[in-house]
Amino acid sequence: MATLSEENYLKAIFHLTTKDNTLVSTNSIAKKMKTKASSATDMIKKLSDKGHVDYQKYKGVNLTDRGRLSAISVIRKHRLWEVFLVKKFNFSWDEVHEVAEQLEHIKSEKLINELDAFLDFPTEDPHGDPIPNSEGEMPNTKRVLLSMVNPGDNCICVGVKDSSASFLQYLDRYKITLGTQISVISKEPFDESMLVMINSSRKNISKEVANNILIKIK
Amino acid sequence: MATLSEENYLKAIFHLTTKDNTLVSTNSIAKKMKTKASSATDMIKKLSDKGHVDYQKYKGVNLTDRGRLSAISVIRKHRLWEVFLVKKFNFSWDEVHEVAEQLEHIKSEKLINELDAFLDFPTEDPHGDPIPNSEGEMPNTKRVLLSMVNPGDNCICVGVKDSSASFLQYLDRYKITLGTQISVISKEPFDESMLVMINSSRKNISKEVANNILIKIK
DNA sequence: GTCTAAATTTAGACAAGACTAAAAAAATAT
DNA sequence: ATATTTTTTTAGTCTTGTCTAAATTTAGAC
Repeated sequence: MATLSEENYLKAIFHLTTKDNTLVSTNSIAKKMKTKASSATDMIKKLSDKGHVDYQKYKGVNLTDRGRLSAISVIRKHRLWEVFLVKKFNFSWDEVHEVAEQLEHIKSEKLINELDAFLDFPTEDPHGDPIPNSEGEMPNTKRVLLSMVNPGDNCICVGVKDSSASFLQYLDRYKITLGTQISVISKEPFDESMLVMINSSRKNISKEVANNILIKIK
Repeated sequence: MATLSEENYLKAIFHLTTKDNTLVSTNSIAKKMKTKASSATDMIKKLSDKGHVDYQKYKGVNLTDRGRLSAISVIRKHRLWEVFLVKKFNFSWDEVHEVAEQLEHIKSEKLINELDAFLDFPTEDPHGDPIPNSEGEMPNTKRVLLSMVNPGDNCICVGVKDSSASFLQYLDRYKITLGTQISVISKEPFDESMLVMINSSRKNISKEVANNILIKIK
């Protein structure tokens, strides 16, 4: 059984893993965990000893099947608790993360299965991220960044890449939430900002914002 | 802010505190925490430094107002989560303790207040123990051990002293739960066992059992 | 009152998880 | 191909919370 700290590292490594399965570097793990590279190395060794990661010195790590399952289990709990907090306890989508970071480490099979059923087996969390089922399978949602879209396309917001409170509060002010329709009118070549139509009003959004909104093209 | 371990020690000291306010001994704390006396001494010093307890070397400790409030806050969370698990998630009263031990350390004012409201401000947990309100005030319930009752008295079960799974499962088999009527028919002087009437059937219960059932006399 | 037993504290050690500073390896630049 | 920079690892230290063994204080027996 993984310790609290191990679980957090596994989650970080999972999030840093790309589909092409290149090794995850020590430095990237340290940055994500907000620790020093030396601390990351220490933990990587421990995770390797416990069979959670394959480790090649000076190269980086990859999750083993075992490590991936552990990580997904934590992510499943995190996202289910986020749904719970928003749906049942009136949390807003920028408030849930901090509390879910704590709740994700509660160990009880029964608790998490009851929670899942209580929420009617949701498939995404309040930020549009997919919730793995109890077998560890991710529902695969095809999502694309708003910044990738061409003028003329009609999209629907299905998620966010950045879940920081400041970005989510920005979205609240712009009245963008999951399900919001976004039509791309034009793209400015100079700064890659976009002119879009949201709730029948024109708005200008920066490259940075468009790079963090996940959409589905209608 | 107290660490997880400090919170557990504070809770233990709170439970070991008697109404006559005698000092709580190092050994009793160590036994309750299932650690060694030397570990308890170490922690006592830390709690003392932080102003959670008044410590007299070789004599023992007492909670300060600050320490008592911290302990009560943890106990409030523990008991609210127990109610939640039983009422909403189909946990039985012998299953809740272990999970509540984890949930009691989640830090979020908003979460606990929403939980309280969600449950409609309960005043007791599934074992009949009082739940402190958000000001830290315990609802004072006058309760007495079944073993103190005289033959002829008609009682109602309002709590248990021992919340171990084995005792709670014993009560389930005997169909004793909160609210169950218990009439004392007679007491056996030799072994202090009791003949009682529960759900219109006679049953014999031992001194040990009668010593762990809290009742109110009707 | 002294002697013994029990309770408590101190001293020193260890594991987990973090850090700093320095060494070693890999990547980059010229 | 060598020099420089960046990344990664190692070595040694720190804190938290635990332990064992030894020393000290208190309590109980006579």
